[in-house]
Amino acid sequence: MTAHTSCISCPLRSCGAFSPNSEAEIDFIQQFKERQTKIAAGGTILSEGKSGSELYTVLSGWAFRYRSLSDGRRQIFNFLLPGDFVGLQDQLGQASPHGVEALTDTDLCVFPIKRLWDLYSKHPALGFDITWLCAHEELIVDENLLSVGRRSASERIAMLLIHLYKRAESVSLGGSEGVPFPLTQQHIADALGLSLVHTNKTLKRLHAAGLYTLNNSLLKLPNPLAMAQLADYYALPLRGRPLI
Amino acid sequence: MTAHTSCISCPLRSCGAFSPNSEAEIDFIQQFKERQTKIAAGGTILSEGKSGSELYTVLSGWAFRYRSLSDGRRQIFNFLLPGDFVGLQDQLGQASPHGVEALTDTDLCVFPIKRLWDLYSKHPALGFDITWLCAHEELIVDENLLSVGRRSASERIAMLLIHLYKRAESVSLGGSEGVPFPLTQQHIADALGLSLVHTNKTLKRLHAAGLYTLNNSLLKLPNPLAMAQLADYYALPLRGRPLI
DNA sequence: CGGGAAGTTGACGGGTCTCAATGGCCGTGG
DNA sequence: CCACGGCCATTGAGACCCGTCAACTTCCCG
Repeated sequence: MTAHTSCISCPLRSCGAFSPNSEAEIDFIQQFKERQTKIAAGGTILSEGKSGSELYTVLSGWAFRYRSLSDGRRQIFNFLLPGDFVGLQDQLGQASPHGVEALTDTDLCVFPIKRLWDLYSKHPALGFDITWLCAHEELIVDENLLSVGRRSASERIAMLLIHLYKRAESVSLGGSEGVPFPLTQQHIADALGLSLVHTNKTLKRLHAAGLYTLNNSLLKLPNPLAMAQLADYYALPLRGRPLI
Repeated sequence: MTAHTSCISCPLRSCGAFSPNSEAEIDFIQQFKERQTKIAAGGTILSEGKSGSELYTVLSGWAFRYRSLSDGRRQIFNFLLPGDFVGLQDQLGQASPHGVEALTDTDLCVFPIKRLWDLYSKHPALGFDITWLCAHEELIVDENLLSVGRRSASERIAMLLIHLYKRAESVSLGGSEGVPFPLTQQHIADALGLSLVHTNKTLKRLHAAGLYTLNNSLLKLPNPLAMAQLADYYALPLRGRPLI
């Protein structure tokens, strides 16, 4: 990844997962983009409780969005993959209600929130896209809430593995060896409302049942059907989504 | 409530919870509004799995947004109060991933989704407002996910009671007798990922501790501080939000 | 007076949590 | 080169929160 990727030749646009934009729109996005930055694995992209004045699109790498209770219990709301957009929630109040942390080394496109209005007035279609992204993010959080509220531990893990597998695959992270899977068991536990120990034991059982393999941080699902059945999963039609 | 309320004299606009709009914007909203409808308590506003082509603003009454697993387990994502907006998630796919059901008799403003593009192109500020509403809804779902994932049963219930109390209060539903509270214990259980029986027993304990009273479906919180402490609650600054 | 929905209660079992200890891997520094 | 520490994964034991089952009551409404 170069220090500065130009939007018109953004590698994400050619992977097939995103809907196309007009040249004028891409030009606008290019000048909307303030800069590009790298965050090392484990680094903070957004602090809980701090005010943010920027929006981010993940260009490469993984991150996650979370929030903690005052005694330290942590809940991960969602994981961010290339093409995902984050930061909208922060214009609502002074302080960002959630934190965002890099899971791997991450490249981000940075947009100044104060010029968001420009985008809406000059390119309503892009404004529409941002709403779409926001609604899509909510859909994923809904899905996670359903898991945490109503699925058993093994169902939750099955759901998470399928879902992340599909998302990683859709942005061309997949290979014959599987898709990259940079989460630790602690991340899985925090995303699913489980304890670390119970997560470990449940993972062990799923592995013994041949439902997944994980080698060199590469995830494979040898029996997708059994997995989907366990999770009560049905895919939403994942057609092209906007990219800002 | 008359059969058709005009937007310019919408009773919600005068309750202080919503940010003002220009006359031109309100005119547009008025003609964007296709019709107004009443749904009886328990009635379906949006079916799970059916495609929706409409957007709704709750004019009066309560509703809730939920989704079920194929074996019937149900998770409530959020409750809808007057001024809340719903339906955005449905343009994403053919089928609505969630259902919406009326909790009380409910009046709805109905907007045709196919004219949403008009809104974005002619009144970008309203498009911006819709994004805001979407981000706000996501914030609430995040908060619920944090509860369900990381709070104990009594903490969850405390959180829900405080949150709904504040929301009802903010749209002037409050009186000296408390705010209306139309949920059954089953709804509370489904929103918090708990069983009905455990919800009942936990509610009993909170009641015995003097943390809430419920008479004639009117909720009162005699000791808000203790409640907030139990829930690890801190209010987000609830300033004016948009109203479509 | 009957019936259904909502709330209440006790007994019991199990899924999940906590505590505690161990082993593997890896980068760092002596 | 090896010792050390830190992060991550693993495993066992025991406790407890919460779920399930099954009754019963209360209330409302026809």
